Amino acid sequence: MKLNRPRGTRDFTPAETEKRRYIENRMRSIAEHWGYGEVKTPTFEHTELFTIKSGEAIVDELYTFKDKGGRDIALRPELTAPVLRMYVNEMSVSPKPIRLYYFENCFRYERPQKGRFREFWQFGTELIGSDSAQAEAEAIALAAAMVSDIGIEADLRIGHLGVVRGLIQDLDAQVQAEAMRLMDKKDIDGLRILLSDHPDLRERLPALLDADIDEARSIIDDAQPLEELQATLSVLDHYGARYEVDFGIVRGLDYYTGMVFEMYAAGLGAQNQICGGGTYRLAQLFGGSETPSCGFGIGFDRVLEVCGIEPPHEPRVAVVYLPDVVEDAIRVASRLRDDAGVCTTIDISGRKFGQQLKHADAIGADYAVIVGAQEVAAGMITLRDMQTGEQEMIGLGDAVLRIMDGGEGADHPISRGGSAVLDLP
RNA sequence: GCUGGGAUAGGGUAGCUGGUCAUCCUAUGGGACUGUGGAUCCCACGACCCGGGUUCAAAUCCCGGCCCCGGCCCCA
Repeated sequence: MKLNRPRGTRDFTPAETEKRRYIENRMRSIAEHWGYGEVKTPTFEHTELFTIKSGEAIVDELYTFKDKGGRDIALRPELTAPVLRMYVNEMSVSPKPIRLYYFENCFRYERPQKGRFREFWQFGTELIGSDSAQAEAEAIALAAAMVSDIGIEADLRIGHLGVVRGLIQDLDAQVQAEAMRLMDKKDIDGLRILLSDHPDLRERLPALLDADIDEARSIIDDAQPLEELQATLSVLDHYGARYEVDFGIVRGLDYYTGMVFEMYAAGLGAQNQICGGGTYRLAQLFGGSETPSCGFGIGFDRVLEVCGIEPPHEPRVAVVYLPDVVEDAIRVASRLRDDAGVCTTIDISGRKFGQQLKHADAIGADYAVIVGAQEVAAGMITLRDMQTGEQEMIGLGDAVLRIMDGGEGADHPISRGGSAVLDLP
Protein backbone atom coordinates (compact mmCIF):
# COMPACT_ATOMS: atom_id res chain seq x y z
CA MET A 1 0.00 0.00 0.00
CA LYS A 2 1.24 3.43 -0.94
CA LEU A 3 1.73 5.92 1.85
CA ASN A 4 0.89 9.53 1.24
CA ARG A 5 1.95 12.61 3.10
CA PRO A 6 -0.42 13.99 5.72
CA ARG A 7 -3.10 16.41 4.62
CA GLY A 8 -1.97 19.97 4.32
CA THR A 9 1.75 19.12 4.03
CA ARG A 10 3.96 19.23 0.96
CA ASP A 11 7.07 17.69 -0.54
CA PHE A 12 9.48 19.94 -2.38
CA THR A 13 11.46 18.79 -5.43
CA PRO A 14 14.99 20.08 -6.07
CA ALA A 15 13.67 22.76 -8.44
CA GLU A 16 11.09 23.95 -5.91
CA THR A 17 13.56 23.83 -3.07
CA GLU A 18 16.05 25.85 -5.07
CA LYS A 19 13.52 28.58 -5.63
CA ARG A 20 12.38 28.57 -2.01
CA ARG A 21 15.94 28.74 -0.82
CA TYR A 22 16.73 31.60 -3.16
CA ILE A 23 13.79 33.71 -2.04
CA GLU A 24 14.49 32.85 1.58
CA ASN A 25 18.08 34.01 1.20
CA ARG A 26 17.04 37.31 -0.33
CA MET A 27 14.70 38.01 2.56
CA ARG A 28 17.36 36.91 5.01
CA SER A 29 19.88 39.18 3.39
CA ILE A 30 17.62 42.22 3.71
CA ALA A 31 16.88 41.51 7.37
CA GLU A 32 20.58 41.25 8.06
CA HIS A 33 21.33 44.47 6.23
CA TRP A 34 18.87 46.16 8.53
CA GLY A 35 20.81 44.82 11.51
CA TYR A 36 18.49 41.98 12.49
CA GLY A 37 19.99 38.75 13.84
CA GLU A 38 18.50 35.35 13.22
CA VAL A 39 17.07 33.30 16.08
CA LYS A 40 15.82 29.75 16.29
CA THR A 41 13.28 28.46 18.78
CA PRO A 42 11.90 24.96 19.40
CA THR A 43 9.42 23.43 16.99
CA PHE A 44 7.18 22.65 19.96
CA GLU A 45 6.50 24.58 23.14
CA HIS A 46 4.32 24.28 26.22
CA THR A 47 0.76 24.70 24.99
CA GLU A 48 0.31 27.41 27.56
CA LEU A 49 2.64 29.74 25.67
CA PHE A 50 0.06 30.03 22.94
CA THR A 51 -3.09 29.95 25.01
CA ILE A 52 -2.15 32.87 27.25
CA LYS A 53 -2.78 35.64 24.80
CA SER A 54 -2.86 34.55 21.22
CA GLY A 55 -6.62 34.46 21.01
CA GLU A 56 -9.25 31.76 20.82
CA ALA A 57 -9.07 31.30 17.10
CA ILE A 58 -5.48 30.16 17.06
CA VAL A 59 -5.97 27.85 20.02
CA ASP A 60 -8.60 25.86 18.14
CA GLU A 61 -6.09 25.31 15.37
CA LEU A 62 -3.26 24.07 17.56
CA TYR A 63 -1.58 20.71 17.07
CA THR A 64 -1.37 19.58 20.69
CA PHE A 65 -0.37 16.39 22.44
CA LYS A 66 0.84 15.11 25.77
CA ASP A 67 4.45 14.00 25.79
CA LYS A 68 5.57 10.89 27.64
CA GLY A 69 5.99 12.90 30.82
CA GLY A 70 2.41 14.05 30.65
CA ARG A 71 3.26 17.63 29.64
CA ASP A 72 0.92 19.58 27.39
CA ILE A 73 2.85 20.35 24.24
CA ALA A 74 1.90 22.24 21.07
CA LEU A 75 3.57 22.61 17.70
CA ARG A 76 4.15 26.34 17.19
CA PRO A 77 1.38 28.05 15.21
CA GLU A 78 3.43 31.26 14.92
CA LEU A 79 6.69 32.68 16.21
CA THR A 80 6.07 35.96 17.95
CA ALA A 81 5.18 34.28 21.23
CA PRO A 82 8.17 31.86 21.14
CA VAL A 83 10.60 34.63 20.24
CA LEU A 84 9.31 36.85 23.03
CA ARG A 85 9.50 33.90 25.42
CA MET A 86 13.09 33.46 24.33
CA TYR A 87 13.74 37.15 24.87
CA VAL A 88 12.44 36.94 28.43
CA ASN A 89 14.42 33.76 29.11
CA GLU A 90 17.74 34.63 27.53
CA MET A 91 18.00 38.18 26.29
CA SER A 92 16.19 40.46 28.67
CA VAL A 93 19.38 42.25 29.68
CA SER A 94 20.63 42.74 26.12
CA PRO A 95 20.92 46.37 25.04
CA LYS A 96 17.67 47.68 23.60
CA PRO A 97 16.31 47.77 21.07
CA ILE A 98 16.87 44.17 20.04
CA ARG A 99 16.43 43.32 16.38
CA LEU A 100 15.59 39.68 15.67
CA TYR A 101 14.37 37.73 12.69
CA TYR A 102 13.28 34.16 12.09
CA PHE A 103 12.40 31.81 9.28
CA GLU A 104 10.63 28.69 10.50
CA ASN A 105 7.84 26.25 9.83
CA CYS A 106 4.59 26.63 11.73
CA PHE A 107 1.63 24.32 12.18
CA ARG A 108 -2.08 25.00 12.24
CA TYR A 109 -4.86 22.48 11.98
CA GLU A 110 -7.03 24.16 9.36
CA ARG A 111 -8.74 23.21 6.16
CA PRO A 112 -6.13 23.39 3.39
CA GLN A 113 -6.81 25.77 0.53
CA LYS A 114 -4.90 27.77 -2.01
CA GLY A 115 -2.07 29.40 -0.09
CA ARG A 116 -3.05 27.67 3.13
CA PHE A 117 -1.33 24.59 4.48
CA ARG A 118 -1.13 22.80 7.78
CA GLU A 119 2.62 23.09 7.77
CA PHE A 120 3.68 26.45 6.44
CA TRP A 121 6.65 28.77 6.71
CA GLN A 122 6.85 32.22 8.21
CA PHE A 123 9.53 34.81 7.82
CA GLY A 124 9.27 37.48 10.48
CA THR A 125 11.05 40.06 12.54
CA GLU A 126 10.62 41.38 16.05
CA LEU A 127 11.92 44.76 17.18
CA ILE A 128 11.96 44.44 20.94
CA GLY A 129 12.20 47.30 23.40
CA SER A 130 10.61 50.16 21.55
CA ASP A 131 7.29 51.21 20.14
CA SER A 132 8.42 54.66 19.11
CA ALA A 133 7.19 56.13 15.87
CA GLN A 134 10.57 55.32 14.39
CA ALA A 135 10.41 51.72 15.57
CA GLU A 136 6.97 51.21 14.10
CA ALA A 137 7.97 52.86 10.85
CA GLU A 138 11.07 50.68 10.66
CA ALA A 139 9.01 47.50 11.06
CA ILE A 140 6.62 48.55 8.32
CA ALA A 141 9.34 49.77 5.99
CA LEU A 142 11.33 46.56 6.45
CA ALA A 143 8.31 44.42 5.61
CA ALA A 144 7.63 46.54 2.56
CA ALA A 145 11.27 46.35 1.46
CA MET A 146 11.30 42.56 1.68
CA VAL A 147 8.08 42.08 -0.22
CA SER A 148 9.11 44.50 -2.90
CA ASP A 149 12.60 42.99 -3.25
CA ILE A 150 11.16 39.64 -4.24
CA GLY A 151 9.09 41.18 -6.98
CA ILE A 152 5.69 41.52 -5.37
CA GLU A 153 3.46 44.51 -5.65
CA ALA A 154 1.46 44.48 -2.48
CA ASP A 155 -1.20 46.68 -1.04
CA LEU A 156 -0.09 48.04 2.36
CA ARG A 157 -2.76 49.05 4.86
CA ILE A 158 -2.03 50.56 8.24
CA GLY A 159 -4.36 51.10 11.18
CA HIS A 160 -4.38 51.52 14.93
CA LEU A 161 -6.32 49.30 17.30
CA GLY A 162 -6.69 52.10 19.83
CA VAL A 163 -9.05 53.96 17.55
CA VAL A 164 -11.76 51.33 17.43
CA ARG A 165 -11.08 50.00 20.92
CA GLY A 166 -11.45 53.48 22.37
CA LEU A 167 -14.89 53.81 20.87
CA ILE A 168 -16.24 50.47 21.99
CA GLN A 169 -14.53 50.08 25.36
CA ASP A 170 -17.77 50.36 27.32
CA LEU A 171 -19.52 47.53 25.47
CA ASP A 172 -19.66 43.88 26.63
CA ALA A 173 -16.51 41.95 25.85
CA GLN A 174 -18.48 39.70 23.54
CA VAL A 175 -20.04 42.58 21.64
CA GLN A 176 -16.61 44.19 21.38
CA ALA A 177 -15.16 41.05 19.81
CA GLU A 178 -18.00 40.84 17.32
CA ALA A 179 -17.65 44.53 16.48
CA MET A 180 -13.94 44.01 15.78
CA ARG A 181 -14.72 41.05 13.56
CA LEU A 182 -17.27 43.04 11.57
CA MET A 183 -14.85 45.94 11.22
CA ASP A 184 -12.33 43.51 9.80
CA LYS A 185 -14.96 42.25 7.35
CA LYS A 186 -15.93 45.82 6.47
CA ASP A 187 -19.49 44.68 7.16
CA ILE A 188 -21.33 47.96 7.61
CA ASP A 189 -24.78 46.43 7.70
CA GLY A 190 -23.65 43.91 10.28
CA LEU A 191 -22.22 46.69 12.42
CA ARG A 192 -25.46 48.68 12.29
CA ILE A 193 -27.44 45.64 13.39
CA LEU A 194 -25.01 44.74 16.15
CA LEU A 195 -25.00 48.29 17.48
CA SER A 196 -28.71 48.99 17.09
CA ASP A 197 -28.94 49.73 20.83
CA HIS A 198 -26.17 52.30 20.60
CA PRO A 199 -27.40 54.93 18.13
CA ASP A 200 -24.23 56.93 18.60
CA LEU A 201 -21.76 54.12 17.80
CA ARG A 202 -23.99 52.75 15.09
CA GLU A 203 -23.02 55.67 12.90
CA ARG A 204 -19.52 56.41 14.13
CA LEU A 205 -18.04 52.92 13.84
CA PRO A 206 -18.95 52.28 10.20
CA ALA A 207 -17.87 55.82 9.36
CA LEU A 208 -14.37 54.95 10.56
CA LEU A 209 -14.01 52.38 7.82
CA ASP A 210 -13.69 55.02 5.15
CA ALA A 211 -12.03 57.68 7.27
CA ASP A 212 -8.56 59.10 6.89
CA ILE A 213 -6.79 60.44 9.95
CA ASP A 214 -8.37 63.88 9.82
CA GLU A 215 -11.86 62.52 9.40
CA ALA A 216 -11.23 60.05 12.20
CA ARG A 217 -10.36 62.94 14.50
CA SER A 218 -13.92 64.16 14.33
CA ILE A 219 -15.36 60.68 14.88
CA ILE A 220 -13.58 59.55 18.00
CA ASP A 221 -13.25 61.12 21.46
CA ASP A 222 -9.69 60.30 22.42
CA ALA A 223 -7.27 61.53 19.78
CA GLN A 224 -4.20 59.94 21.40
CA PRO A 225 -4.09 56.86 19.09
CA LEU A 226 -4.39 59.12 16.09
CA GLU A 227 -1.44 61.23 17.21
CA GLU A 228 0.63 58.06 17.60
CA LEU A 229 -0.34 56.82 14.18
CA GLN A 230 0.28 60.21 12.63
CA ALA A 231 3.79 60.29 14.09
CA THR A 232 4.57 56.82 12.75
CA LEU A 233 3.27 57.63 9.29
CA SER A 234 5.31 60.81 9.18
CA VAL A 235 8.47 58.76 9.73
CA LEU A 236 7.32 56.15 7.27
CA ASP A 237 7.00 58.84 4.62
CA HIS A 238 10.76 59.33 4.87
CA TYR A 239 11.17 55.69 3.83
CA GLY A 240 9.09 56.38 0.76
CA ALA A 241 6.58 53.63 1.44
CA ARG A 242 3.17 53.74 -0.21
CA TYR A 243 0.28 52.86 2.06
CA GLU A 244 -3.33 53.49 2.95
CA VAL A 245 -4.75 54.21 6.36
CA ASP A 246 -7.41 51.68 7.29
CA PHE A 247 -9.04 51.62 10.69
CA GLY A 248 -10.69 48.37 9.73
CA ILE A 249 -7.36 46.54 10.16
CA VAL A 250 -7.99 44.38 13.18
CA ARG A 251 -5.36 41.71 13.74
CA GLY A 252 -6.63 38.29 14.73
CA LEU A 253 -4.05 37.81 17.46
CA ASP A 254 -5.07 39.35 20.75
CA TYR A 255 -1.67 40.61 21.83
CA TYR A 256 -1.54 43.61 19.52
CA THR A 257 -2.03 46.90 21.30
CA GLY A 258 -1.53 49.81 18.92
CA MET A 259 -0.42 50.24 15.35
CA VAL A 260 -1.28 47.29 13.13
CA PHE A 261 -0.61 46.68 9.44
CA GLU A 262 -1.29 44.12 6.75
CA MET A 263 -0.19 43.54 3.19
CA TYR A 264 -2.23 41.98 0.42
CA ALA A 265 -1.23 40.59 -2.95
CA ALA A 266 -3.34 39.73 -5.96
CA GLY A 267 -3.48 36.20 -7.33
CA LEU A 268 -4.02 34.27 -4.12
CA GLY A 269 -7.79 33.97 -4.01
CA ALA A 270 -9.28 34.14 -0.57
CA GLN A 271 -5.89 33.91 1.12
CA ASN A 272 -4.51 37.15 -0.23
CA GLN A 273 -2.91 38.39 2.96
CA ILE A 274 0.82 37.88 2.77
CA CYS A 275 1.98 39.87 5.78
CA GLY A 276 0.64 41.02 9.10
CA GLY A 277 2.16 42.82 12.01
CA GLY A 278 2.03 45.61 14.53
CA THR A 279 2.87 46.76 18.00
CA TYR A 280 2.26 44.41 20.91
CA ARG A 281 3.06 43.69 24.52
CA LEU A 282 3.89 40.11 25.41
CA ALA A 283 7.06 40.10 27.51
CA GLN A 284 5.20 40.87 30.70
CA LEU A 285 2.86 37.95 30.19
CA PHE A 286 5.85 35.62 30.00
CA GLY A 287 7.30 36.90 33.24
CA GLY A 288 9.49 39.69 31.91
CA SER A 289 9.23 43.37 32.51
CA GLU A 290 6.98 45.60 30.45
CA THR A 291 8.62 45.74 27.01
CA PRO A 292 6.90 47.38 24.07
CA SER A 293 7.76 45.70 20.77
CA CYS A 294 6.69 45.54 17.20
CA GLY A 295 7.12 43.04 14.44
CA PHE A 296 5.55 41.24 11.54
CA GLY A 297 5.23 37.86 9.92
CA ILE A 298 5.34 37.18 6.20
CA GLY A 299 3.54 34.14 4.83
CA PHE A 300 6.43 32.59 2.96
CA ASP A 301 4.36 30.07 0.99
CA ARG A 302 1.91 32.70 -0.18
CA VAL A 303 4.70 35.03 -1.15
CA LEU A 304 6.24 32.27 -3.22
CA GLU A 305 3.02 31.75 -5.15
CA VAL A 306 2.99 35.29 -6.44
CA CYS A 307 6.61 36.36 -6.50
CA GLY A 308 7.88 37.14 -9.95
CA ILE A 309 11.55 36.27 -9.68
CA GLU A 310 13.47 33.12 -10.46
CA PRO A 311 16.81 31.99 -9.08
CA PRO A 312 19.78 32.84 -11.33
CA HIS A 313 20.91 29.98 -13.53
CA GLU A 314 24.12 28.29 -12.43
CA PRO A 315 25.99 26.55 -15.26
CA ARG A 316 26.03 22.76 -15.04
CA VAL A 317 28.64 20.54 -16.58
CA ALA A 318 28.55 16.84 -17.45
CA VAL A 319 31.87 15.11 -17.93
CA VAL A 320 31.49 12.71 -20.87
CA TYR A 321 34.27 10.17 -21.31
CA LEU A 322 35.49 7.04 -23.01
CA PRO A 323 35.89 3.98 -20.78
CA ASP A 324 39.66 3.73 -21.27
CA VAL A 325 40.28 7.15 -19.72
CA VAL A 326 37.89 6.96 -16.76
CA GLU A 327 40.63 7.90 -14.31
CA ASP A 328 41.47 11.09 -16.19
CA ALA A 329 37.76 11.89 -16.49
CA ILE A 330 37.27 11.60 -12.75
CA ARG A 331 40.29 13.80 -12.18
CA VAL A 332 38.85 16.43 -14.53
CA ALA A 333 35.50 16.31 -12.73
CA SER A 334 37.25 16.78 -9.41
CA ARG A 335 39.19 19.75 -10.72
CA LEU A 336 36.01 21.37 -12.01
CA ARG A 337 34.28 20.90 -8.68
CA ASP A 338 37.03 21.49 -6.17
CA ASP A 339 39.24 24.05 -7.86
CA ALA A 340 36.75 25.96 -9.96
CA GLY A 341 33.52 25.46 -8.00
CA VAL A 342 31.61 24.34 -11.07
CA CYS A 343 28.55 22.11 -10.68
CA THR A 344 29.77 18.89 -12.32
CA THR A 345 28.41 15.39 -12.76
CA ILE A 346 29.98 12.33 -14.34
CA ASP A 347 28.43 9.10 -15.56
CA ILE A 348 28.31 6.31 -13.00
CA SER A 349 26.05 3.92 -14.91
CA GLY A 350 28.48 2.56 -17.49
CA ARG A 351 26.66 4.34 -20.30
CA LYS A 352 28.21 4.42 -23.70
CA PHE A 353 29.58 7.66 -25.08
CA GLY A 354 26.48 8.56 -27.08
CA GLN A 355 24.20 7.71 -24.20
CA GLN A 356 26.23 9.87 -21.85
CA LEU A 357 25.76 12.80 -24.17
CA LYS A 358 22.07 12.06 -24.43
CA HIS A 359 21.78 11.86 -20.69
CA ALA A 360 23.68 15.12 -20.30
CA ASP A 361 21.01 16.74 -22.43
CA ALA A 362 18.21 15.09 -20.49
CA ILE A 363 19.42 16.47 -17.17
CA GLY A 364 19.83 19.93 -18.61
CA ALA A 365 23.60 20.25 -18.62
CA ASP A 366 24.82 23.48 -20.20
CA TYR A 367 28.18 22.04 -21.23
CA ALA A 368 29.69 18.66 -21.82
CA VAL A 369 33.36 18.35 -20.98
CA ILE A 370 34.57 15.52 -23.17
CA VAL A 371 37.53 13.41 -22.12
CA GLY A 372 38.96 10.81 -24.51
CA ALA A 373 42.32 9.48 -25.55
CA GLN A 374 42.93 12.42 -27.88
CA GLU A 375 42.25 14.95 -25.13
CA VAL A 376 44.41 13.15 -22.62
CA ALA A 377 47.26 12.95 -25.12
CA ALA A 378 46.97 16.70 -25.78
CA GLY A 379 46.60 17.59 -22.11
CA MET A 380 43.29 19.29 -22.88
CA ILE A 381 39.54 18.65 -22.87
CA THR A 382 36.82 19.21 -25.44
CA LEU A 383 34.20 21.71 -24.32
CA ARG A 384 30.85 21.22 -25.99
CA ASP A 385 28.09 23.79 -25.69
CA MET A 386 24.96 21.66 -25.35
CA GLN A 387 22.75 24.44 -26.61
CA THR A 388 24.54 25.21 -29.86
CA GLY A 389 26.41 21.98 -30.39
CA GLU A 390 29.64 23.88 -30.94
CA GLN A 391 32.71 22.32 -29.44
CA GLU A 392 36.42 22.94 -29.24
CA MET A 393 39.42 21.26 -27.70
CA ILE A 394 40.92 23.69 -25.19
CA GLY A 395 42.74 23.75 -21.86
CA LEU A 396 40.69 23.08 -18.76
CA GLY A 397 41.40 26.56 -17.41
CA ASP A 398 40.06 28.22 -20.55
CA ALA A 399 37.06 25.92 -20.44
CA VAL A 400 36.28 27.03 -16.90
CA LEU A 401 36.40 30.67 -17.95
CA ARG A 402 33.98 30.03 -20.78
CA ILE A 403 31.62 28.06 -18.57
CA MET A 404 31.55 30.90 -16.07
CA ASP A 405 30.86 33.50 -18.73
CA GLY A 406 27.97 31.44 -19.98
CA GLY A 407 26.40 31.55 -16.52
CA GLU A 408 24.49 34.78 -16.22
CA GLY A 409 26.91 37.00 -14.41
CA ALA A 410 27.06 34.93 -11.25
CA ASP A 411 30.01 35.59 -9.00
CA HIS A 412 32.50 32.81 -8.67
CA PRO A 413 35.50 32.50 -6.43
CA ILE A 414 38.04 31.88 -9.18
CA SER A 415 40.09 34.57 -10.79
CA ARG A 416 39.06 35.58 -14.26
CA GLY A 417 42.39 37.11 -15.12
CA GLY A 418 44.60 34.11 -15.73
CA SER A 419 44.47 32.23 -18.97
CA ALA A 420 45.07 28.79 -17.55
CA VAL A 421 43.70 28.40 -14.06
CA LEU A 422 43.79 24.67 -14.40
CA ASP A 423 45.66 22.17 -16.46
CA LEU A 424 45.40 18.48 -16.89
CA PRO A 425 48.01 16.59 -14.92
C1' G B 1 -16.82 23.32 11.42
C1' C B 2 -20.17 24.64 6.75
C1' U B 3 -20.29 24.28 1.29
C1' G B 4 -19.36 23.31 -4.37
C1' G B 5 -16.43 20.44 -7.83
C1' G B 6 -13.06 16.47 -8.60
C1' A B 7 -10.02 11.62 -8.39
C1' U B 8 -7.79 6.32 -14.36
C1' A B 9 0.48 4.49 -14.75
C1' G B 10 5.59 9.57 -12.37
C1' G B 11 2.81 13.76 -15.28
C1' G B 12 -1.37 14.62 -18.85
C1' U B 13 -5.63 11.90 -20.77
C1' A B 14 -9.79 8.37 -23.55
C1' G B 15 -13.40 5.19 -21.74
C1' C B 16 -17.93 6.71 -17.51
C1' U B 17 -26.42 5.80 -20.94
C1' G B 18 -22.38 -1.25 -17.06
C1' G B 19 -19.91 -6.48 -21.06
C1' U B 20 -13.37 -9.08 -24.70
C1' C B 21 -6.25 -8.72 -22.44
C1' A B 22 -8.58 -0.23 -20.15
C1' U B 23 -6.99 4.30 -24.95
C1' C B 24 -3.42 7.67 -26.39
C1' C B 25 0.60 11.25 -25.30
C1' U B 26 4.68 12.10 -22.27
C1' A B 27 8.38 10.68 -18.74
C1' U B 28 11.70 6.73 -17.20
C1' G B 29 15.01 2.12 -18.32
C1' G B 30 17.05 -0.66 -22.45
C1' G B 31 18.13 -1.58 -27.74
C1' A B 32 18.88 -0.26 -33.15
C1' C B 33 23.93 3.35 -32.48
C1' U B 34 31.65 0.73 -30.26
C1' G B 35 34.13 9.33 -29.97
C1' U B 36 29.11 13.06 -30.46
C1' G B 37 22.91 14.18 -27.71
C1' G B 38 17.92 16.55 -28.92
C1' A B 39 14.97 12.76 -34.57
C1' U B 40 12.86 7.93 -35.74
C1' C B 41 11.66 2.86 -34.77
C1' C B 42 11.38 -1.39 -31.37
C1' C B 43 11.13 -3.50 -26.39
C1' A B 44 10.32 -2.81 -21.24
C1' C B 45 7.95 -0.26 -17.24
C1' G B 46 3.57 1.39 -15.25
C1' A B 47 -3.09 3.10 -13.37
C1' C B 48 -9.09 2.53 -12.54
C1' C B 49 -8.30 6.49 -4.36
C1' C B 50 -10.12 3.02 -0.18
C1' G B 51 -14.23 0.07 1.73
C1' G B 52 -19.06 -1.67 1.23
C1' G B 53 -23.58 -2.34 -1.93
C1' U B 54 -26.55 -3.42 -6.62
C1' U B 55 -25.58 -7.03 -10.78
C1' C B 56 -24.39 -13.02 -14.19
C1' A B 57 -20.92 -8.82 -14.93
C1' A B 58 -18.63 -2.31 -12.02
C1' A B 59 -13.31 2.21 -14.00
C1' U B 60 -18.54 2.98 -15.29
C1' C B 61 -24.44 2.87 -11.05
C1' C B 62 -25.46 3.69 -5.33
C1' C B 63 -23.61 4.65 -0.13
C1' G B 64 -19.64 5.78 3.32
C1' G B 65 -14.64 7.30 4.08
C1' C B 66 -9.95 9.42 2.68
C1' C B 67 -7.48 12.80 -0.37
C1' C B 68 -7.13 16.99 -4.03
C1' C B 69 -8.93 21.90 -6.05
C1' G B 70 -12.07 26.15 -4.73
C1' G B 71 -15.64 29.25 -1.57
C1' C B 72 -17.30 30.42 3.72
C1' C B 73 -15.21 30.89 8.59
C1' C B 74 -10.50 32.15 10.31
C1' C B 75 -5.78 33.46 9.25
C1' A B 76 0.12 34.01 6.96
